[in-house]
Amino acid sequence: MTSSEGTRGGRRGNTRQRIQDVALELFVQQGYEKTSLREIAEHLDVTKAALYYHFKTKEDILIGLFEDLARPVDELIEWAKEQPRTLETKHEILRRYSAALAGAEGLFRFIQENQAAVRELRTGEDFKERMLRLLEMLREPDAALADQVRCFSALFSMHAGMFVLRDAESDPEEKRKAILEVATDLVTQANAGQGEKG
Amino acid sequence: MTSSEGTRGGRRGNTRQRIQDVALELFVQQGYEKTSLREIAEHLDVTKAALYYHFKTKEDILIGLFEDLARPVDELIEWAKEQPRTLETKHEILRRYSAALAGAEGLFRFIQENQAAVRELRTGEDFKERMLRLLEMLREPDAALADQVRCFSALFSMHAGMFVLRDAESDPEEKRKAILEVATDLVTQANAGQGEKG
Amino acid sequence: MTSSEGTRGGRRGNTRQRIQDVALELFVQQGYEKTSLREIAEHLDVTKAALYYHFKTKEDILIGLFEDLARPVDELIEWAKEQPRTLETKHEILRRYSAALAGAEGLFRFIQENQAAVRELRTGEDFKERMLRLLEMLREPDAALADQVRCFSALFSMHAGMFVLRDAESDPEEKRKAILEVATDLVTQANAGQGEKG
Amino acid sequence: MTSSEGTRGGRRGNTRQRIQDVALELFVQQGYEKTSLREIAEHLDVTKAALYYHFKTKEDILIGLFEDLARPVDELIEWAKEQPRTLETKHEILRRYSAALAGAEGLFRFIQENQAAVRELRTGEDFKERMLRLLEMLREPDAALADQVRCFSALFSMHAGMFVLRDAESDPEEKRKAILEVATDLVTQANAGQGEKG
DNA sequence: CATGAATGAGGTTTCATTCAT
DNA sequence: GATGAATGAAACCTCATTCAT
Repeated sequence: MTSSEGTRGGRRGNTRQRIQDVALELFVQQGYEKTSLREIAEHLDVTKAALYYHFKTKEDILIGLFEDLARPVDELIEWAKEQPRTLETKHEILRRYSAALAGAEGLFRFIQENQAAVRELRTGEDFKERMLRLLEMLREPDAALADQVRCFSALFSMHAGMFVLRDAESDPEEKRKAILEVATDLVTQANAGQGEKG
Repeated sequence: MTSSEGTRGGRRGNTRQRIQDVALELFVQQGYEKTSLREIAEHLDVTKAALYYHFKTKEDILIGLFEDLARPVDELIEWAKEQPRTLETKHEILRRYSAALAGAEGLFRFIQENQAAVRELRTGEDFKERMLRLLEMLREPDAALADQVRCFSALFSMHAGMFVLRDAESDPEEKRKAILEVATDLVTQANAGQGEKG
Repeated sequence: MTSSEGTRGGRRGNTRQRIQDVALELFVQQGYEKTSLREIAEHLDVTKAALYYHFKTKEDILIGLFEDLARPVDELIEWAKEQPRTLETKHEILRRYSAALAGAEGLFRFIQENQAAVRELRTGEDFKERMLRLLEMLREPDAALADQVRCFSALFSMHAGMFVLRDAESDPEEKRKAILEVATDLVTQANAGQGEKG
Repeated sequence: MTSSEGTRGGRRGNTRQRIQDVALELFVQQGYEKTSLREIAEHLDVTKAALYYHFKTKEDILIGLFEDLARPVDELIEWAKEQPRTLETKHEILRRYSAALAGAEGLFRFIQENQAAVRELRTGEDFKERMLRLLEMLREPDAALADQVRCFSALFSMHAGMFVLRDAESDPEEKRKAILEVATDLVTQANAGQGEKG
């Protein structure tokens, strides 16, 4: 598909995407604030001005990245809204969320590590809201506080787990499964606890 | 009150402390990179140059903050090294760590949210290492992967929990207890799981 | 209506005209330097590149505007050159100039308010020269200095008057007449003064 | 007074003033927008950053210039408010205003030629208001429209006169007197006209 | 203990302009 | 007759840092 390159650099039409890719890479490596547009441009072998043709501001590049991520999560939320509020549904939410995360590890890591930068973005807020919507779907509002923590912990560990266990022995897919298992456990316990306290 | 100088060690002047306080506040609010020395100086109603009397560089301010935090954690590690490697010891580690966190919430939040900035600090590395040392003390090296995740999750949730549940109903002290409870649970399970797999 | 092309001179397309209209509007509102081609293009809902099809440079747009204005004034000068140098002729010059100004208020206001930008344009120089030619026709070279000032003042007030009295009560046409009256008075006095000194 | 130079450039303490001087010079020559801070800095043999130590923004330099000018005019207004509203007072206002203008020719010329840039400044508005206050003091509110124009014309010609007659033969002081004479005449006529129309 | 003045490097952004299609 | 993509130059501004006083 993108194989008709070779003639000359093979730009055209995909520059926007290339900018996003490089930007994400650098943002993850060095943080948003520490990454300058000059750097991004140099990596792409274009001028800074070219970036501004595709994105109105530096922040806009970030927003673009967020939007790409938002979609799968939105779809997950949409799907979840139509399901019965059973434990099995909750497990499926975790499974699907885990899959979504696997596909956008970089961005998630970036969000995790650059919350200070992300916080003041409108899109950052949107993202946080989505997160809370997901949390709503896992936890029971009148559960014990510890059970609330369990649900939150399940979600949060899925974010963090991927890159903190980075240097662990096993391969990524096994790691992902282990994390999902723990998260599922936590939610299960939270739901069981429900009966005890309610 | 400020006359007990001369003995040296006694907080000579208090500007240094005030700088750290204001800096931490701003670093937490806006992130490290986004906070300029000008801002810090203005908040303190001194000139930028005055900051340089007390700290050699901007990074030095950060390092100062870290050091204040490192001490309690170092003490905890020191203490733990001398304890038997029992489940009860692990629980006590969590208890003490939870207490330490409560006393330095701001700084922990800062670290959590500015990992990108912190990563390239020597001190940042030190801090991360300490974290791993703690993790070593909770987990059993040959446990199942999921159990490793549980231990990591316990530790990590303690960091994150404080400010993500920020707007939750209950008061901070109750929240802290709930988080500690979940963490303890996780470590307990991890240790039990041990038998099943090892 | 737009079919009378081919004869040439007949407004070929009307984009060129639209560009000039929008450009003048923005130049007047914000000044020449502060108005970017991007803005002009956006107001017209075309791309910047389209502007370059019609005008070779930004300055060319300005030159185009000037030319449209130059014609009536040139005609006035041409006409005046053939008239006897009487007071009545001078009055008629003022009358005609006042009429010309009424038809190009925007552009005149622009020139008045952007002299700094206009000064270094070749066309700007041309325009200033025209102004001086007009002044030559009103004043007598050996008149008293005060009378020279009167003639200059007459001309200048006509320029400025239109938009400085903008918020005055009366309607534009009455205002124009009042300004013309004062200008005529000034020139009359200048010519009477002639006898006293010459 | 500033003669202790010779040792080494002789800056210190007067940089702020020097910035304003150079800035005004360049603003007058090339216009506000066309004058870059780089240029100003180069003329002063300092870095751009030095400008920013003394003025928070480019606009601030302009505002500084305006303030220096505002004072004399404010004093004039203050003085005029306490005088009886006679023709003689009006003449004295013109005399004093003429003197004030002579002392700040550059700035006035700048304002005249950069209205587009000045318009959006808060300080620009202030200045315009002062002008109107002065106009109020010269004209009678119920006079004929032509007489209003005369008063405005008197004021306005004083602004413009100085530099438009620049290349006229006579020396500046004589020019100033001639302009003042015409302005005085115009105001006198405006006040006489008063009786005829009412 | 602290300030006032300045610097050098670099940041984001905007602009007029070009050119292949 | 117009667009999409890009460029080179330069704009304004901010930052961490230094140093004489």
